[in-house]
Amino acid sequence: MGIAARKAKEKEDLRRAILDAARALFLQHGYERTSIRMISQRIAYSPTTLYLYFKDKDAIFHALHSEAFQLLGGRLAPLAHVADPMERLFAMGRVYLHFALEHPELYDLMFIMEAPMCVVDEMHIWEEGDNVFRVLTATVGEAMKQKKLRKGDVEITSFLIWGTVHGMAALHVRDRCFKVISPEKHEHLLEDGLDLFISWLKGLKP
Amino acid sequence: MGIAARKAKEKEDLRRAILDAARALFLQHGYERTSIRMISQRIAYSPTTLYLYFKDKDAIFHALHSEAFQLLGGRLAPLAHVADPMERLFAMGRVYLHFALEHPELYDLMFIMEAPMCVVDEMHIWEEGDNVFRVLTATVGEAMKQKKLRKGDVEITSFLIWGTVHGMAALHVRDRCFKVISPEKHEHLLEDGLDLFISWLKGLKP
DNA sequence: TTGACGCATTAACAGTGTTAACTACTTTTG
DNA sequence: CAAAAGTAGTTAACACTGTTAATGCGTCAA
Repeated sequence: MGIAARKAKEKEDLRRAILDAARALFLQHGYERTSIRMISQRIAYSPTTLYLYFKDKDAIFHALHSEAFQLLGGRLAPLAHVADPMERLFAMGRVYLHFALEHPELYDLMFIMEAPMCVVDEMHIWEEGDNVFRVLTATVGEAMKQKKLRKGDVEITSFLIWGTVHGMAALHVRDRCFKVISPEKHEHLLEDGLDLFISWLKGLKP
Repeated sequence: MGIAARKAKEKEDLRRAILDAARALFLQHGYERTSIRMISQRIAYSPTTLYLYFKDKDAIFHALHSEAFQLLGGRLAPLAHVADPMERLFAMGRVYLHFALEHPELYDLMFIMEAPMCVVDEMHIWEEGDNVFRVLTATVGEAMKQKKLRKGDVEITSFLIWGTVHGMAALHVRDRCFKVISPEKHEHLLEDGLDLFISWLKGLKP
């Protein structure tokens, strides 16, 4: 099986090379301006070769989208050890927002762009997003059980919290907020927004 | 001046025809899949004619984006008569979210898509967004002055509120939430999320 | 009548995602 | 061992895209 294994490895290597090239170009030029031909040129293969490894362009960016979720997941995972669910919730918010600030293009790919979701549509389930959302609902549910968060529908509460953090991140990533907010507040706008939100959650009457 | 006036009118008419065609195609097929050639064909002109009326494709979609802001502005304007600033704030949230649900493609154009902001970049100010945001800050400031909303930085508070509503709208428009939330909650998810947020704002300890 | 100007056109460029047809090369099979 | 089958990659082509340059045509002013 030595030869077959080597071949499989070579195939996997090329698949990874495609993704690496695609990611680099995507981070540099953005999705719209990253073409199949650019990717293929970077790895010195013909454009059509990419179609032997991915169904279409959307599939390539869906793969990158999944990779990015692994990255975010890796940052969220250690927070499982935070005992207090409210503190864990706040820490998750900070990690999530920090991720969006540090990797705006990846965040875009994960939560804003349409292209990767076309692939998800065919699979009929968005596993990557579902995993992250379940961590959130679990934490929210726990916080409610311990009466540290006002009781209510866990899913809707989680959706609202997710939406709040996503909203600030999305306005930033798609360049809507710095155009309407005083320049002196730009620097820590998202952190300040999140801190305010957290203080609201803390100061909620039961 | 009769002839010159007629010519000016004809020019304006064609400009409007371009925008009408672009809007119709855009609402039907989405931005990515709406081409200059499709628009020109719909109004029975050559593709290059559009460039006599708009600098490039982005400029066309920026014009539509401005139109959409007029529509939203028209729905927000009557709320100026709501005396209580908190009630006004809540009503604004409902109108805003309802707009996003009713016209998801327009909302996309206004608050998510990158294309129209390229034009804004050149003008260095996002007038349309600024107008709406100022209405929000005014209301928030008023509510704080009347001690109906917890005191704090008006701009950051407004940004957080905007971000919250936008976040839920954006997750919906870019098809992220129905993929992770139980189907039975899809129907009123955004309204329920907003209602919850409003109840939080009401139940905030001073 | 001539020249200028405005509006619209055709033709073309350089690029896009994607598919079909084809070439080597390796492996399996008769 | 030779023929057939399968694999991995290629070239060429299709039908598009946004955009620009060059050109025609009709109307106005000098």
